[in-house]
Parts: sequence; structure tokens; C-alpha cells
Amino acid sequence: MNEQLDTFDLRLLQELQKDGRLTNNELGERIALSPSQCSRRRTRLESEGYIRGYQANLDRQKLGLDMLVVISVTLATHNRDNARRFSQLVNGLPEVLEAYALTGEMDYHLKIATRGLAGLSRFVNDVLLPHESVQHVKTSIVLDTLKTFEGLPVPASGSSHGDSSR
Amino acid sequence: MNEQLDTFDLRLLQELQKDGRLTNNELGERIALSPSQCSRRRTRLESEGYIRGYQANLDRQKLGLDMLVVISVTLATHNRDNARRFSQLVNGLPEVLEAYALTGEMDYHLKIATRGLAGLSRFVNDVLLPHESVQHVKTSIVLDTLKTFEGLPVPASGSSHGDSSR
DNA sequence: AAATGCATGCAAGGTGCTTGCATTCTTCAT
DNA sequence: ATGAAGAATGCAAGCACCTTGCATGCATTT
Repeated sequence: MNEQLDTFDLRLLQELQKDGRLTNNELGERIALSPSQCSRRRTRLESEGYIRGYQANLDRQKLGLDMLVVISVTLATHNRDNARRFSQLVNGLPEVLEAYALTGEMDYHLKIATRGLAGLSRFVNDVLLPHESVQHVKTSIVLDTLKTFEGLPVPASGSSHGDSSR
Repeated sequence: MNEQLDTFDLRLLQELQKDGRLTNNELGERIALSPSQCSRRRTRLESEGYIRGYQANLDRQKLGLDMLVVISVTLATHNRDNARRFSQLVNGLPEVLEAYALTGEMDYHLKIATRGLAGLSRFVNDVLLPHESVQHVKTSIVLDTLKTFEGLPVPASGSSHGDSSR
């Protein structure tokens, strides 16, 4: 990996993380660069993989997904086959927003969104628990969202990391 | 709330969730609608709040954020002031990607990203634990990401929910 | 000091966005 | 049934934006 990010790149990433539909004109105004250079740098950052894509941020509540839930899952047995089966399960379930394998006593954490308690109950009792790979689940309902993902912490523009020779 | 979503709206949201920089032309091809109508519907969905914004999706690893961690936090005392102080704390910490108040024994779940174990250690020992509101934390490192958030489950296009009169 | 390699800004050709307008479709009342 | 009203649609034009070639300037190296 040879590529290095300079201050312009970092600020560009930061701005696009805040608003992914900025035009190169607007971007240029914010980071003090010409639209053409924004276009070039953006293209480079995309092809080098720093930018993985762009997504619209939808309103969960307005789509009727009023329940946000964290589920801790313990697998029945801890062999590789079981882990693979569980991975395939969660990847096929649209309610599952994120799924992580963790250190500690609980094997997995799932973040899921459903419509009401009915949807949650259906998910846990009809989908999750009956699956062969699952032994035990612990359901924690999200009461309040203190902070929601607004992007990764991009290193301060004009700091360490990366060189500033460009 | 008066607005209803028809099939076109739902598919439009779905496509924009997959690629937030789709042009109205491309969008029109995918949902079989003219670019002008895509433009109008998109504008409406934005102003009505179904679309909260657009974000670039950055590569966590390439930014050097190799540690992804879930931290369970118990507050020292369970009064409102303490909850408010804790909320202010996490909102000021860029390493904290998401923060939820949960039902169950553990009060809060934080998802954080840091550079290496050193960054994690610094975060937990120098920032989180010294804070007056925090009593106890349990740190779980993410070993594997089975599924990452790619968007909310938009109800199947051509199903229940919403009317199809438009 | 000369030369090479980049990054930059400008400008032009091409693409895409958006709004007015006429048409079609649906719905509702007579 | 029939007519009217409202809404959604596609088309087209004016406008904004994107991108690439090109010449310039800066920095580093030999």
C-alpha cells in the first residue's frame, strides 16, 4: 500500500462523509481547491478504495421500523461449521443491520430493526431461536439513541498520518 | 402524517440506499420511470424527511482504524444528571460511532473505532473510566464482521404498507 | 543549474438536472 | 354511464455541473 493522504484528501473525505452528494464545485469551495482537482482526487480516492460507496440515509422511524434492538447470541457449539451456518443465517435476514463476532462470553452481537414488538417477537421466536446453530439469545431493546453513526473519525486535517507533500 | 409511499417510492429509496449518487437517469432506468419523475419524487422524499441525507462510506481499515470495539457501560448512579453528563461525553468523542441506552443489566452500549490496541487502551483508561459518570465498563473486541449495515430493510416493493395510488 | 515529475487551474465539450406544459389516468359525483 | 376534477406522467428546453486536455508553476533530484 503506497498511497498517502494529504490534508486536501482528508478534508475531502470528511466533507463527503457529511454530505455525499456535494458537487465538485461545492467541495472545491469548502476545501479551497478547484472543481477539477476535486474531481480528480475524488476519482482517485474511490479507485484506491478509501471511498467504498455512497448511501442515502433513510429515516428509520418514518419507514415504520420503530424497534431498534441489540441481541447477544451464543452458539450451540463452537465449531467452524456452526459459525458458517450462523453467518449465512444473519446475512439472509434483512432485519439484521449489523452482526459482529466478539471476544467475551457472548459470541455474537446483532443489531436489528423491526416494526413494533410483534416484529421483534416474530424475529426472535420464529427465526432466530429455531435455528440449529443458536443456543441462547439475550435481547436488549434500545431505549434511547445518544449518538448515531455519522461517519468515521477522519484524522484531523493537518495532522500526523500521511504525508503533506503534494 | 399524511404522506404515503407507493411502489415507486419504495424502490427509489431502496436504490438510493444502495447507491446514493445515482443520477436521475440511472434511477429512472432501474425503477422504470422518467428522469423528471425521479427528480420530483426524490425531492419530495427528501423534503418529507424519508431521506435524511447522503453519506460517503469510507474504508475503516484504510484510514488506520483497525480496532472495532463494543463497550458496555454501567453508570455510577442512575439519575438524570448523570445520564446527561454521559451523553455529552460520548457526543464529544469522535471515536464513538454509536451510543445506545439499553434495557437489561448494562446501561449503555458504545461502538468505537480506534487505531490499534494503544488507541483502545487510551480511550478506555484515559477518557472513559476517569469520567465521573462512569462506574464500570466491559470491553469486547470485534473479531469478525459478519454483516455490516448496508441500509434499512425497505418493505418489499409491491407489498402492504402505503397505498399504491399515484 | 537543469531536468523531471506532479499538482494545479482554466476552458470546452458533453452529460445530467429541473421546471413548464400538454396529455393521460384515476376517482368521484351526478 | 358520463362528465369533471385532481394528480401523475413524459417531453423538451434552459441551466448547472462534470471531466479531460493543456499549459503553467512548484518541488525535488541529479
